Amino acid sequence: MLSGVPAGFRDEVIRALVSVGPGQVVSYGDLAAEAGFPGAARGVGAVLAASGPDEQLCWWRVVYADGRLAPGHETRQAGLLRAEGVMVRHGRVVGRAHR
DNA sequence: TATCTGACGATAG
DNA sequence: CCTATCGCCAGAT
Repeated sequence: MLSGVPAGFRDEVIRALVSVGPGQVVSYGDLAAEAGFPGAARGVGAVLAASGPDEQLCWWRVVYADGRLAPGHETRQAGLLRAEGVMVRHGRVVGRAHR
């Protein structure tokens, strides 16, 4: 089991993430809430960190509540986001990206 | 049972 | 605007 990840949390998070379309971004906290576990934002991070390339998850659409990008993945994430039309400046999403 | 860990979040300075 | 802290949640040791 992943640490910090409630049982059943993983599937719910993935489900919610799949509903996020191109050009959209959500915060870890938002996903946790949508998954039914408000407050477990760190759990979302754990899930994404543990997910493999074959999971086909749009992890790059997940950012911090203040728009910051995932630590250690800023470059790639910024590229993918900008490719979808999301404005990124200095390692953080610009505009109403948060929520 | 106590402590540590982390792709988090909100606040204070 | 930036760093420093503290609070959070639950599994792992």
